[in-house]
Amino acid sequence: MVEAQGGESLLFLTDEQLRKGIEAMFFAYRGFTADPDRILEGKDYGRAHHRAIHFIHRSPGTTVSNLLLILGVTKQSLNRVLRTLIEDGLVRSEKGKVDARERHLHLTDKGQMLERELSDAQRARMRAAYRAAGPAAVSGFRQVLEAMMDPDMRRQYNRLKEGG
Amino acid sequence: MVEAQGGESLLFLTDEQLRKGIEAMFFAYRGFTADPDRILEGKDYGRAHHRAIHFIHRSPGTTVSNLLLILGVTKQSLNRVLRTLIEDGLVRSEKGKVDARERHLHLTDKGQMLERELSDAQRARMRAAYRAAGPAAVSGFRQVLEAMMDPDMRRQYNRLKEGG
DNA sequence: CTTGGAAAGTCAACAAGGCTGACGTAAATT
DNA sequence: AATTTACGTCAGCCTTGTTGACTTTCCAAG
Repeated sequence: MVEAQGGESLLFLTDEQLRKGIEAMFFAYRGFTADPDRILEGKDYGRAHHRAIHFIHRSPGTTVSNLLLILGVTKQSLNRVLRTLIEDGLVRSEKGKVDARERHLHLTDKGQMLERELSDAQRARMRAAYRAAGPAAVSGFRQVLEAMMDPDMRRQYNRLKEGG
Repeated sequence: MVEAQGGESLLFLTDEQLRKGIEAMFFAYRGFTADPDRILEGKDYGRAHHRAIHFIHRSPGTTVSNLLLILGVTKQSLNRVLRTLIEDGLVRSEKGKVDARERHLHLTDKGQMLERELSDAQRARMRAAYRAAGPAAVSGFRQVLEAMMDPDMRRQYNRLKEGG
Protein backbone atom coordinates (compact mmCIF):
# COMPACT_ATOMS: atom_id res chain seq x y z
CA MET A 1 0.00 0.00 0.00
CA VAL A 2 2.87 2.32 0.78
CA GLU A 3 4.45 1.22 -2.47
CA ALA A 4 1.27 1.68 -4.48
CA GLN A 5 0.69 5.18 -3.16
CA GLY A 6 4.34 6.08 -3.49
CA GLY A 7 4.38 7.50 -6.97
CA GLU A 8 1.22 9.49 -6.53
CA SER A 9 1.94 10.77 -3.08
CA LEU A 10 5.21 12.28 -4.17
CA LEU A 11 3.11 14.73 -6.13
CA PHE A 12 2.02 16.15 -2.82
CA LEU A 13 5.55 17.07 -1.77
CA THR A 14 4.87 20.72 -2.37
CA ASP A 15 7.06 23.45 -0.96
CA GLU A 16 4.23 24.02 1.48
CA GLN A 17 4.37 20.44 2.75
CA LEU A 18 8.12 20.60 3.07
CA ARG A 19 7.98 23.89 4.89
CA LYS A 20 5.61 22.41 7.44
CA GLY A 21 8.10 19.63 8.03
CA ILE A 22 10.88 22.15 8.48
CA GLU A 23 8.91 24.17 10.99
CA ALA A 24 7.81 21.02 12.79
CA MET A 25 11.48 20.10 13.25
CA PHE A 26 12.24 23.55 14.60
CA PHE A 27 9.45 23.67 17.16
CA ALA A 28 9.73 20.01 18.13
CA TYR A 29 13.45 20.28 18.81
CA ARG A 30 12.69 23.07 21.24
CA GLY A 31 10.35 20.76 23.11
CA PHE A 32 12.86 17.97 22.88
CA THR A 33 15.54 19.94 24.72
CA ALA A 34 13.24 21.89 27.04
CA ASP A 35 13.06 19.46 29.95
CA PRO A 36 16.77 18.70 30.28
CA ASP A 37 17.56 22.40 29.87
CA ARG A 38 15.21 23.19 32.72
CA ILE A 39 16.81 20.57 34.95
CA LEU A 40 20.33 21.72 34.16
CA GLU A 41 19.74 25.42 34.61
CA GLY A 42 20.96 26.38 38.03
CA LYS A 43 23.10 23.25 38.22
CA ASP A 44 25.95 25.05 36.41
CA TYR A 45 25.66 22.67 33.46
CA GLY A 46 24.28 23.10 29.98
CA ARG A 47 23.26 21.18 26.92
CA ALA A 48 26.86 20.33 26.12
CA HIS A 49 27.23 18.55 29.46
CA HIS A 50 24.01 16.71 28.86
CA ARG A 51 25.24 15.42 25.51
CA ALA A 52 28.52 14.22 26.99
CA ILE A 53 26.72 12.51 29.85
CA HIS A 54 24.25 10.89 27.51
CA PHE A 55 26.83 9.32 25.26
CA ILE A 56 29.15 8.26 28.06
CA HIS A 57 26.20 6.54 29.67
CA ARG A 58 25.33 5.04 26.33
CA SER A 59 28.83 3.69 25.68
CA PRO A 60 30.59 3.24 29.00
CA GLY A 61 34.35 3.17 28.62
CA THR A 62 34.25 5.13 25.39
CA THR A 63 37.32 7.17 24.57
CA VAL A 64 37.64 10.90 24.13
CA SER A 65 38.28 10.55 20.38
CA ASN A 66 35.17 8.46 19.96
CA LEU A 67 33.11 11.03 21.81
CA LEU A 68 34.55 13.71 19.56
CA LEU A 69 33.36 11.82 16.50
CA ILE A 70 29.87 11.43 17.88
CA LEU A 71 29.44 14.94 19.16
CA GLY A 72 31.10 16.66 16.24
CA VAL A 73 32.84 19.36 18.26
CA THR A 74 36.49 20.24 18.78
CA LYS A 75 38.50 18.57 21.49
CA GLN A 76 38.99 21.94 23.18
CA SER A 77 35.27 22.39 23.40
CA LEU A 78 34.64 18.89 24.64
CA ASN A 79 37.54 19.07 27.04
CA ARG A 80 36.13 22.11 28.79
CA VAL A 81 32.91 20.22 29.43
CA LEU A 82 34.60 16.96 30.35
CA ARG A 83 36.97 18.66 32.78
CA THR A 84 34.17 20.15 34.82
CA LEU A 85 32.31 16.84 34.85
CA ILE A 86 35.42 15.04 36.08
CA GLU A 87 36.22 17.72 38.67
CA ASP A 88 32.67 17.54 39.95
CA GLY A 89 32.90 13.77 40.24
CA LEU A 90 30.25 12.91 37.66
CA VAL A 91 32.63 11.30 35.22
CA ARG A 92 35.62 9.06 35.81
CA SER A 93 38.46 9.05 33.29
CA GLU A 94 40.89 6.16 33.34
CA LYS A 95 43.97 5.39 31.34
CA GLY A 96 43.58 2.60 28.82
CA LYS A 97 45.18 -0.72 29.76
CA VAL A 98 45.87 -1.87 26.25
CA ASP A 99 46.63 1.60 24.90
CA ALA A 100 47.66 3.94 27.66
CA ARG A 101 47.21 7.05 25.52
CA GLU A 102 43.48 6.60 25.57
CA ARG A 103 41.19 7.80 28.32
CA HIS A 104 38.18 5.64 28.98
CA LEU A 105 35.19 7.50 30.31
CA HIS A 106 32.60 6.25 32.76
CA LEU A 107 29.83 7.84 34.76
CA THR A 108 30.26 7.72 38.52
CA ASP A 109 27.28 6.95 40.73
CA LYS A 110 26.70 10.66 40.98
CA GLY A 111 26.89 10.92 37.22
CA GLN A 112 24.45 8.06 36.84
CA MET A 113 22.01 9.89 39.07
CA LEU A 114 22.04 13.02 36.95
CA GLU A 115 21.86 10.97 33.77
CA ARG A 116 18.80 9.25 35.16
CA GLU A 117 17.11 12.50 36.00
CA LEU A 118 17.78 13.93 32.56
CA SER A 119 16.86 10.89 30.54
CA ASP A 120 13.76 10.21 32.60
CA ALA A 121 12.48 13.63 31.66
CA GLN A 122 13.42 13.27 28.02
CA ARG A 123 11.99 9.79 27.76
CA ALA A 124 8.78 10.91 29.40
CA ARG A 125 8.26 13.47 26.68
CA MET A 126 9.18 11.03 23.96
CA ARG A 127 6.85 8.44 25.41
CA ALA A 128 3.98 10.91 25.58
CA ALA A 129 4.59 11.95 21.98
CA TYR A 130 4.73 8.34 20.82
CA ARG A 131 1.52 7.53 22.62
CA ALA A 132 -0.27 10.56 21.27
CA ALA A 133 0.86 9.82 17.72
CA GLY A 134 0.23 6.11 17.83
CA PRO A 135 2.42 3.13 16.96
CA ALA A 136 2.14 3.54 13.20
CA ALA A 137 3.49 7.06 13.42
CA VAL A 138 6.49 6.03 15.50
CA SER A 139 8.13 3.99 12.79
CA GLY A 140 7.57 6.72 10.22
CA PHE A 141 9.06 9.24 12.58
CA ARG A 142 12.26 7.28 12.92
CA GLN A 143 12.49 6.50 9.21
CA VAL A 144 12.32 10.14 8.21
CA LEU A 145 14.80 11.18 10.87
CA GLU A 146 17.28 8.54 9.78
CA ALA A 147 16.93 9.63 6.17
CA MET A 148 17.59 13.20 7.20
CA MET A 149 20.97 12.48 8.80
CA ASP A 150 24.28 13.03 7.09
CA PRO A 151 25.79 9.69 6.13
CA ASP A 152 28.56 10.04 8.72
CA MET A 153 26.05 10.68 11.46
CA ARG A 154 23.83 7.84 10.29
CA ARG A 155 26.83 5.58 10.67
CA GLN A 156 27.38 6.79 14.23
CA TYR A 157 23.69 6.40 14.96
CA ASN A 158 23.64 2.84 13.66
CA ARG A 159 26.79 1.90 15.51
CA LEU A 160 25.05 3.00 18.69
CA LYS A 161 21.92 1.07 17.81
CA GLU A 162 23.80 -2.17 17.26
CA GLY A 163 26.15 -1.71 20.17
CA GLY A 164 23.30 -1.37 22.68
CA MET B 1 -6.79 0.26 14.06
CA VAL B 2 -4.36 2.55 15.70
CA GLU B 3 -6.58 2.35 18.74
CA ALA B 4 -6.76 -1.42 18.61
CA GLN B 5 -3.01 -1.82 18.33
CA GLY B 6 -2.41 0.97 20.79
CA GLY B 7 -2.59 -1.03 23.98
CA GLU B 8 -0.36 -3.80 22.75
CA SER B 9 2.15 -1.69 20.94
CA LEU B 10 2.70 0.45 23.98
CA LEU B 11 4.31 -2.58 25.53
CA PHE B 12 7.13 -2.06 23.08
CA LEU B 13 7.87 1.44 24.29
CA THR B 14 10.92 0.27 26.14
CA ASP B 15 13.59 2.63 27.36
CA GLU B 16 15.64 1.27 24.50
CA GLN B 17 13.07 2.29 21.90
CA LEU B 18 12.74 5.71 23.44
CA ARG B 19 16.49 6.18 23.56
CA LYS B 20 16.74 5.45 19.87
CA GLY B 21 14.14 8.10 19.21
CA ILE B 22 16.10 10.56 21.33
CA GLU B 23 19.32 9.87 19.49
CA ALA B 24 17.56 10.01 16.15
CA MET B 25 16.36 13.50 17.01
CA PHE B 26 19.87 14.53 17.98
CA PHE B 27 21.59 13.30 14.84
CA ALA B 28 18.78 14.30 12.50
CA TYR B 29 18.72 17.86 13.78
CA ARG B 30 22.39 18.12 12.94
CA GLY B 31 21.59 17.16 9.37
CA PHE B 32 18.62 19.46 9.35
CA THR B 33 20.74 22.52 10.10
CA ALA B 34 23.89 21.47 8.25
CA ASP B 35 23.09 22.89 4.81
CA PRO B 36 21.96 26.37 5.89
CA ASP B 37 24.89 26.55 8.30
CA ARG B 38 27.26 25.79 5.46
CA ILE B 39 25.71 28.46 3.26
CA LEU B 40 25.78 31.07 6.01
CA GLU B 41 29.33 30.47 7.13
CA GLY B 42 31.52 33.08 5.55
CA LYS B 43 28.50 35.30 4.90
CA ASP B 44 28.79 36.81 8.42
CA TYR B 45 25.44 35.35 9.40
CA GLY B 46 24.47 32.45 11.61
CA ARG B 47 21.57 30.27 12.54
CA ALA B 48 19.85 33.09 14.37
CA HIS B 49 19.76 35.15 11.18
CA HIS B 50 18.38 32.17 9.30
CA ARG B 51 15.55 31.77 11.76
CA ALA B 52 14.60 35.43 11.57
CA ILE B 53 14.70 35.37 7.78
CA HIS B 54 12.62 32.22 7.66
CA PHE B 55 9.80 33.52 9.79
CA ILE B 56 9.75 36.98 8.23
CA HIS B 57 9.45 35.30 4.86
CA ARG B 58 6.77 33.07 6.27
CA SER B 59 4.69 35.91 7.71
CA PRO B 60 5.52 39.10 5.82
CA GLY B 61 4.67 42.19 7.80
CA THR B 62 4.95 40.39 11.12
CA THR B 63 5.87 42.50 14.12
CA VAL B 64 8.91 42.25 16.32
CA SER B 65 6.82 41.05 19.27
CA ASN B 66 5.28 38.32 17.20
CA LEU B 67 8.69 37.20 16.06
CA LEU B 68 9.82 37.16 19.69
CA LEU B 69 6.96 34.81 20.55
CA ILE B 70 7.84 32.45 17.74
CA LEU B 71 11.59 32.42 18.24
CA GLY B 72 11.51 32.37 22.01
CA VAL B 73 14.51 34.61 22.56
CA THR B 74 14.90 37.96 24.25
CA LYS B 75 14.27 41.13 22.30
CA GLN B 76 17.87 42.17 22.85
CA SER B 77 19.07 39.01 21.23
CA LEU B 78 16.63 39.29 18.34
CA ASN B 79 17.34 42.98 17.95
CA ARG B 80 21.04 42.39 17.40
CA VAL B 81 20.25 39.99 14.60
CA LEU B 82 17.51 42.15 13.13
CA ARG B 83 19.70 45.24 13.17
CA THR B 84 22.41 43.64 11.07
CA LEU B 85 19.83 42.29 8.63
CA ILE B 86 18.28 45.75 8.28
CA GLU B 87 21.66 47.46 7.95
CA ASP B 88 22.68 44.98 5.29
CA GLY B 89 19.49 45.63 3.39
CA LEU B 90 17.99 42.15 3.73
CA VAL B 91 15.07 43.19 5.90
CA ARG B 92 12.87 46.27 5.77
CA SER B 93 11.27 47.53 8.99
CA GLU B 94 8.36 49.90 8.72
CA LYS B 95 6.30 51.67 11.31
CA GLY B 96 2.78 50.36 11.69
CA LYS B 97 0.04 52.52 10.19
CA VAL B 98 -2.69 51.47 12.60
CA ASP B 99 -0.35 51.16 15.59
CA ALA B 100 2.76 53.18 15.03
CA ARG B 101 4.61 51.51 17.91
CA GLU B 102 4.82 48.33 15.96
CA ARG B 103 7.49 47.60 13.39
CA HIS B 104 6.37 45.50 10.48
CA LEU B 105 9.10 43.38 8.96
CA HIS B 106 9.52 42.42 5.33
CA LEU B 107 12.28 40.82 3.31
CA THR B 108 13.80 43.02 0.62
CA ASP B 109 14.61 41.52 -2.76
CA LYS B 110 18.10 40.84 -1.48
CA GLY B 111 16.59 39.18 1.58
CA GLN B 112 14.31 37.08 -0.60
CA MET B 113 17.31 35.87 -2.54
CA LEU B 114 19.11 34.64 0.57
CA GLU B 115 15.92 33.12 1.91
CA ARG B 116 15.53 31.23 -1.35
CA GLU B 117 19.04 29.90 -1.22
CA LEU B 118 18.64 28.74 2.37
CA SER B 119 15.20 27.21 2.03
CA ASP B 120 16.03 25.52 -1.26
CA ALA B 121 18.84 23.68 0.50
CA GLN B 122 16.72 22.80 3.49
CA ARG B 123 13.78 21.70 1.39
CA ALA B 124 16.03 19.56 -0.78
CA ARG B 125 17.14 17.60 2.27
CA MET B 126 13.62 17.31 3.60
CA ARG B 127 12.37 16.18 0.20
CA ALA B 128 15.08 13.54 -0.04
CA ALA B 129 14.26 12.28 3.44
CA TYR B 130 10.55 12.14 2.68
CA ARG B 131 11.16 10.24 -0.52
CA ALA B 132 13.51 7.79 1.13
CA ALA B 133 11.08 7.15 3.97
CA GLY B 134 7.94 6.98 1.88
CA PRO B 135 4.58 8.75 2.19
CA ALA B 136 3.29 6.69 5.09
CA ALA B 137 6.32 7.62 7.15
CA VAL B 138 5.86 11.32 6.46
CA SER B 139 2.56 11.61 8.24
CA GLY B 140 3.89 9.69 11.22
CA PHE B 141 6.92 11.93 11.31
CA ARG B 142 4.83 15.06 11.55
CA GLN B 143 2.44 13.54 14.08
CA VAL B 144 5.21 12.64 16.49
CA LEU B 145 6.92 16.00 16.09
CA GLU B 146 3.70 17.86 16.78
CA ALA B 147 3.07 15.77 19.85
CA MET B 148 6.57 16.55 21.08
CA MET B 149 6.10 20.32 21.05
CA ASP B 150 5.28 22.37 24.11
CA PRO B 151 1.64 23.51 23.93
CA ASP B 152 2.68 27.11 23.38
CA MET B 153 4.90 26.17 20.50
CA ARG B 154 2.23 23.91 19.04
CA ARG B 155 -0.06 26.90 19.02
CA GLN B 156 2.50 28.97 17.16
CA TYR B 157 3.09 26.12 14.75
CA ASN B 158 -0.60 25.74 14.04
CA ARG B 159 -1.12 29.46 13.62
CA LEU B 160 1.57 29.35 10.95
CA LYS B 161 0.00 26.34 9.29
CA GLU B 162 -3.42 28.00 9.03
CA GLY B 163 -2.13 31.41 8.14
CA GLY B 164 -0.23 30.09 5.12
C1' DC C 1 -5.34 66.10 29.33
C1' DT C 2 -2.71 63.46 32.01
C1' DT C 3 -0.97 59.31 33.21
C1' DG C 4 -0.12 54.39 33.00
C1' DG C 5 1.52 50.87 30.46
C1' DA C 6 2.69 48.48 26.13
C1' DA C 7 5.90 48.26 22.15
C1' DA C 8 10.17 49.07 20.56
C1' DG C 9 14.91 50.17 20.78
C1' DT C 10 19.49 50.76 23.04
C1' DC C 11 23.58 50.33 26.13
C1' DA C 12 26.37 47.55 29.10
C1' DA C 13 27.92 43.44 30.95
C1' DC C 14 28.14 38.70 31.12
C1' DA C 15 28.07 33.41 30.13
C1' DA C 16 27.83 29.20 27.43
C1' DG C 17 29.67 26.92 24.03
C1' DG C 18 31.32 26.87 19.60
C1' DC C 19 35.93 27.87 16.92
C1' DT C 20 41.33 28.28 15.59
C1' DG C 21 46.15 28.04 16.58
C1' DA C 22 50.01 26.70 19.18
C1' DC C 23 52.23 23.88 22.34
C1' DG C 24 53.38 19.87 25.48
C1' DT C 25 53.51 15.05 26.93
C1' DA C 26 53.15 10.32 26.96
C1' DA C 27 52.67 6.25 24.47
C1' DA C 28 52.44 3.60 20.40
C1' DT C 29 54.05 2.68 15.80
C1' DT C 30 57.24 2.60 12.15
C1' DA D 1 65.34 7.01 16.76
C1' DA D 2 61.80 9.37 14.50
C1' DT D 3 57.11 9.96 13.71
C1' DT D 4 52.36 9.66 14.68
C1' DT D 5 48.50 9.35 17.77
C1' DA D 6 45.63 10.55 21.81
C1' DC D 7 44.98 13.71 24.96
C1' DG D 8 45.28 17.99 27.59
C1' DT D 9 45.81 22.91 27.89
C1' DC D 10 46.55 27.97 27.19
C1' DA D 11 45.05 31.99 24.79
C1' DG D 12 41.94 34.39 22.12
C1' DC D 13 37.96 35.01 19.26
C1' DC D 14 32.86 34.73 17.68
C1' DT D 15 27.89 33.90 17.93
C1' DT D 16 24.05 33.84 20.41
C1' DG D 17 21.88 33.59 24.36
C1' DT D 18 21.02 36.06 29.11
C1' DT D 19 19.78 40.18 32.74
C1' DG D 20 19.22 44.89 34.06
C1' DA D 21 18.51 49.66 33.35
C1' DC D 22 16.90 53.25 30.65
C1' DT D 23 14.55 56.01 26.82
C1' DT D 24 11.23 57.05 23.33
C1' DT D 25 6.96 56.58 21.27
C1' DC D 26 2.45 55.88 21.36
C1' DC D 27 -2.30 54.19 22.72
C1' DA D 28 -5.94 54.21 25.83
C1' DA D 29 -8.24 54.79 30.19
C1' DG D 30 -9.22 57.71 33.84
